[in-house]
Amino acid sequence: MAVSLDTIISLCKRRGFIFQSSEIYGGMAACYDYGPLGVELKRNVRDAWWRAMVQERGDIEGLECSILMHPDVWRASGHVENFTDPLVDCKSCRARFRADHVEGYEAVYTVTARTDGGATERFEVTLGPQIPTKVIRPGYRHNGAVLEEIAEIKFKGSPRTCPTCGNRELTEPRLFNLLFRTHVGPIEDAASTVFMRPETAQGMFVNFENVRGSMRRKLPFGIAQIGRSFRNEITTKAFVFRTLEFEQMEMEFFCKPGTDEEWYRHWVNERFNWYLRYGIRRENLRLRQHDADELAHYSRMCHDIEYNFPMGWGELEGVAHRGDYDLTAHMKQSGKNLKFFDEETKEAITPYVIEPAAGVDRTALTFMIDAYHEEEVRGEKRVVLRLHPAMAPLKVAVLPLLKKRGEIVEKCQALTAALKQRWRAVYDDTAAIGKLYRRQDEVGTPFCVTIDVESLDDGKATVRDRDTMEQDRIELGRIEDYLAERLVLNPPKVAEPALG
RNA sequence: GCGCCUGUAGCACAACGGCUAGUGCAUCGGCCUUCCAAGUCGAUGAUUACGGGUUCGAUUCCCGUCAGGCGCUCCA
Repeated sequence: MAVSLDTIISLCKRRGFIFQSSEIYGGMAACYDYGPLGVELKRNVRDAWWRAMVQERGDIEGLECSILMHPDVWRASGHVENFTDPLVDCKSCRARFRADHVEGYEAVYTVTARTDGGATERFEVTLGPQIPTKVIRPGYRHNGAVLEEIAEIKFKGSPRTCPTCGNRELTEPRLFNLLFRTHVGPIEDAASTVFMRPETAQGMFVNFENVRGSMRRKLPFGIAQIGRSFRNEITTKAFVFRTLEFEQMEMEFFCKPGTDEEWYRHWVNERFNWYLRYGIRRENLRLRQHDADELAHYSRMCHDIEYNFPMGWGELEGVAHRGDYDLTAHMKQSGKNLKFFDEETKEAITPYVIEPAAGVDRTALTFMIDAYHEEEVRGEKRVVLRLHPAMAPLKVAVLPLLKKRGEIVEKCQALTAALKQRWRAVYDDTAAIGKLYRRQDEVGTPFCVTIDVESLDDGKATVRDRDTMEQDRIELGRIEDYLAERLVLNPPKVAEPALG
């Protein structure tokens, strides 16, 4: 039986993985804090991703960009212009739907645009039932001026009948822009407005030339980044699954047109297998291809890697074919040349981009959920997180069987100190041995080492396995080697073809 | 954003409009025990989410806010 989200939320709070943000002030919606064990788990997720994407390969460089960037970055990317289709609400039946779904839809869009001279001008565009964001989209031009933002939308005429209840009480269409805005400098005027990045991807596009040049790269190569992004979501949901502030692991892989489809397949498979490699159960993963109408404005093709969450299938990671959309857009906006000159064919190429983009928070949550097990041991419930050792916040706990015997405690602390040089290790003597084991099980610690009275004579300790609860007597001097063999922090790659 | 439901100790829950808001687990300490949440004694911990109202009296009824869950809607 699948674990409920409530159970996970309770465990997360009780054992220091995840807390509600600003809890003593009543909480901050859709924001969460990671506690002592949560930060370890997150760090493990990032490390495993970085290892697979950067360290183990030779064709990807790392990068860390600032969160605040020049506002033109987001004009070029299309994020300022708008992010969603205009929506209307029915005041009568409370339904919400896309404006262009209203019978006889026609609306006047007030748009701001910038001329080549840098001046901003406003003008109006009237559109019928075609999807407005497919027409007024990044790069849209009017009398030589380039679209900056849709400032306002108003229905034209009066045919605004609700398709659900038939009443005529619809609100004006509203755009929901997902960009958080803030200001540079103490004065909040329009000129100082900057945006909190909604994705880390753009930082890699605008640094394409910097990375290529400084690292003397030729196509194909990739740029990888892990960092926080911010989206002012209309609806947030399901614990850390969708939050306003979240952490992304993204990689932009630049390749020659013509090789793009092969790379696309490569990355879909590679990323799907990454989850298997760290122990996510195959039956809880699936691949789903986006239909044409759900593709983002920049995307030609997209596969989601989905996980079977307690609340249903949800996206863990998207692998998108972004074509040359982004580099082209930045060339237009910045006036800089971002093409790659191919010495063989003597031609300038605008690379195609394949982008695997994953969420750190969702991935961490997934590891918790997938690892959660309840079982009965001697008539008592045992909760155990069967986390992959690479993901476990703590790798080993050292426990004295008798805390009253000074020699035992001493040996335990010496062993803990030695193990800490290599792994995240803890010492605990605040309960009876059975309880100490259960505590470690609940947070997924793979091994416990127990020193008892006999250890003082034979120099051996008991190593206990989290999953099987089996015990081995091991000489104290050999414990580090014993654990090193079993704490496989860099498991072998999996090669299951998920996509043809 | 809308609708429904919920909010009491770290967690899970109880308390008819009426006594000092209880119980289990957890946590901390003592005794005992010493390899799988044992026993026992004790302790800490709650302006009942926050703010207002009705009432002699509110955890309980009403309103607002905040937060969470579920369902719509939406989802680069």
